[in-house]
This record gives sequence, structure tokens and C-alpha cells, in this order.
Amino acid sequence: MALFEPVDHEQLEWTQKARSGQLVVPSRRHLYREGESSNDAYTLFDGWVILYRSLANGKAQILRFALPGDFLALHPDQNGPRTHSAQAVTESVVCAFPRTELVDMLHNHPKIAMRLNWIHTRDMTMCQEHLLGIGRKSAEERIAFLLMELFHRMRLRGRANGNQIVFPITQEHIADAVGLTVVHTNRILRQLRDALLIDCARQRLTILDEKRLGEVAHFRIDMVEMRHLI
Amino acid sequence: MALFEPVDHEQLEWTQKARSGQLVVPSRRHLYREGESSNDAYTLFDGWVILYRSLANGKAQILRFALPGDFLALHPDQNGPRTHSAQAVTESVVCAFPRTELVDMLHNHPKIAMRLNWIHTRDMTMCQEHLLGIGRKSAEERIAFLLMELFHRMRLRGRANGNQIVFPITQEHIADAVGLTVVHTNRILRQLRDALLIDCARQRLTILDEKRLGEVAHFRIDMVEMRHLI
DNA sequence: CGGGTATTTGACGACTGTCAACGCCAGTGG
DNA sequence: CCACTGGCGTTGACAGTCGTCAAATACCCG
Repeated sequence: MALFEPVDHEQLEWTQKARSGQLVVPSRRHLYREGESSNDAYTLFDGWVILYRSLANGKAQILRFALPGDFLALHPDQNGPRTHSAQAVTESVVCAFPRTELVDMLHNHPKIAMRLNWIHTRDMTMCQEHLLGIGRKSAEERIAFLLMELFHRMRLRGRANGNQIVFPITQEHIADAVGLTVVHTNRILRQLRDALLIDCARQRLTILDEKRLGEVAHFRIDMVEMRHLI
Repeated sequence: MALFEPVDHEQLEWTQKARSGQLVVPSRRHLYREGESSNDAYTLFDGWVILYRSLANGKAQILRFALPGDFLALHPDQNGPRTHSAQAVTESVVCAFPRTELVDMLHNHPKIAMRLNWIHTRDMTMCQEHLLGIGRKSAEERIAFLLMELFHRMRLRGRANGNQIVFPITQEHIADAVGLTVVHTNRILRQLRDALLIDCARQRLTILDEKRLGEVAHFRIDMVEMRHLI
């Protein structure tokens, strides 16, 4: 998750130095937008941030929900244009550091290079899982899967309260993530609630029947575990 | 594209050593399958290879068409299970090398580490573009975009003959890549042919009207160029 | 309490999927 | 040389998931 966790002390100190500081991003504020030139990368310390791309006609596709500990803004070229936008859903705290430092780190700290490599491949696998879902699953499967995924990612961060998590995103966010309209997303959510699989209200999501929800979603927990426990 | 191109001589020699050899993969043969343990990574020298994931119900989603020069099999964990399958569409030539060597390279050759980092972010951007397409574009846009993308990727490899490329994939491949059924893919292709935008027959794709096809696809060439010209 | 945002529903339409059949073409074997 | 066969491409009719439009309701924050 975090890029700078299990490295030796000298490296850790070094990375501290590289950090150009923490940054509080208010809800709804953009951290960066597609097309801007990209000077910094970020670690998300607290909050929910959506990474998305949008089309000329206004439609948007959420690429990823970034949760605390996640790493943002790894664009192809340093100072090249950002390839997607990042917007805070809740007030968020990020730690920014210049991308030039990243280059230095790759040079001088092979362990960080390896760790970054691992993060990349893991993110790629998640993106591909997402692709599979949008391309080949039904609306119900996609939404159930997303809920399961978010629940477990929060739980792995120690941020679940039993079978409940704080859930600050709107149905429009869900719709934009799974490639459906808000209206249809709403219908599916109602369906899942009527079936007593979930309950969501006032910024909270409760998984009422994890087993059945997992079946609906064709969710395999080992995928999430694999990805997040080093 | 290729991982080992613009590095200095010493490093290049070293990578030669690391290669455990070339490998000819017959058409339709799998290079590896999802779930197998992953010992090697590959560079594709010649041929078309599809990377895909599939569901229990048999539906498949093509994640990427790998073209000559592309790099395959960068899975999260060395010796961990492969997260997708790779199958040769045409007879293909790949160069395999053990993933342990990759780890060594990250340690000892920072330029390769940086290059690998760049490849990862670029692949990620392509995957996200793909996600945007499947999630938010119409059938016609998706297919037109795919054709444009494949044409330009081939052209950048010097493998286009004017406005024509060899095109060894079936309509089922296209369908599995853009998240549609074969039947509907066929209808859209016919529509594009009737509009005299493309012509495809016998393993060849011809772009008859690149400008209009690009408009239908909302295709921006700078995306492809950015990705492939270092 | 008021105004804006988010959720919810219904009716309707359309894009895409399903089912089924046929044609085309290349390779194979008699 | 010509049937035979299997894979792929092509079409039509029909069904269904999902999108669009519109309006009402609920919720949050100042």
C-alpha cells in the first residue's frame, strides 16, 4: 500500500526529506486534472479520492477509488500531462513529493524501485479486474463486486466497524465507476437492499449478508487479500 | 516498447545474458494461463498475442493486444499466480527470461528500473483508456477506436503498408476486447464498411477514411504517439 | 426553515444480447 | 477434382437489460 513502509532506516529518512509536505484537500476539490502538467506524486493519508477520466460529452469513468495509504499520480512522463483527474470525495490529507525525487529514488534505492514495481503490477491487476467487470458482468454483479471490494479494502485498513464502513460516495460515483447510469444504479441498489444483502444510508454501508453478496458478485476474497497484504 | 533498448552497452550485454532464450509459440497456443505460477516474463518479438481474463460462465475479456516489442507477464508477485492468460493469435516469437533476473536488474541497473517504471505507467494509462471506452462509449465508438489504435500501433512499428495492416484477429477477438457480442460487433463492422470508413477481409484491415474514422472514434493520435515514442 | 443536492420511481425507448439459420472459405481426404 | 467438414462471418427476428426523460421525495447545510 504505502510506498515507504518496509524499507530500512536510512532510506526511510531519505524519503522523509523528499516529502514536500502534507496537504489538506477539501471535499470536492481537485487534487489535479487531466492535462495539467504533473510535478508531484502523492500518498493519500486520509480520505477518499476518486481518479477518473471524462469525455467531451460530459460522461465520466471512475478509474479507481483511492483509499488511505494508496499512492496517486504515477503518470508516464515526469512533467508530462496528467492522464486522469483526481478529486477529493471527502476532505482528504495527502503527502506530496516532487516526481523528480521519485527518479532519484529509483536510482539510489533499489528496494524502493522494487516496491514501486510491485505497486504498479498490483494496480494493474486491479485495473484489469475492473475492466473484466465492466466488459463482461451484469449490472448487479458489477455493483455487488464494487461494494464487496470497497468493504474489504476498508477492512484491511482497519477501518471497518464490524460489517459496516463509512461510505462517503454517492450513487453517481458508483454509476461512474461501474459504467451505468445513476438511475439504473439506484434500481440495482434497491434490489440488493430488498434482498437484505446490504443496507446503505447516511454515509454508511452495511454488509448484511456477506456470503450471499459475495456469490452475487462472484467475489473471491483472495484477490483483495493478495493485493493488499504485501 | 522494448524494455532493453536505450540503455548503455554494459547493461545491454547483461540483459542478453539474462535471456533464457527465444521461444516460438504456435498459433492458438497459450503462453501461460491465469492461475499458473509465473516464473518467466517475456518480450514479444513477432506475432500477435492476446492477454485476457475469463469468467466461470465462459465469457472472456481481452485486456490487451500485445504487438511486437511489447512486454508481457509483469505479475505482482514473482512465482505468484499469473493474473491473466496469454494466447498466441498468430505464430509468435517471444524471448523469455526468469523473473528473478528482473529483480536483480532492478537492484543493479537503475536505468532499467526507470525504464520499467515508465513501461508500467504507460501500460496503466492504456488500460485506463480502455476502461473509459468500455464503460462510457457506444459500440461504434469502441470498435472504431480499437481499429484506429491497432492501426497506429502497427504503423509505429513500421508494420503498416500505406493505410493497410495485416489483421489476424477474428471478430470474436474484437468483441471480447470491447465488451460486446460477436453478433453486434459484426453489425457495427458492417456499418463501418458500408460507410466506407474501413475495409477488412482476409486478414487485412484497410483504413479507407482515417479522418472520419478518427472522428467516429473520438481518437486522438497524440495518445498513441505519446505512449510509443518513448 | 429554505434551497440545493441526492435519491427514488414510473413510463418509455433504444441499444445490445440471444437464438437460430445460412453462407463463405480453406483445408482435408477420397 | 470434388464432396466433406469446421471455423468464421452474416442476417433476421425477437427479447431484455439498460438508458432517457421527467417528476416527486428525501436529505443535508447554512
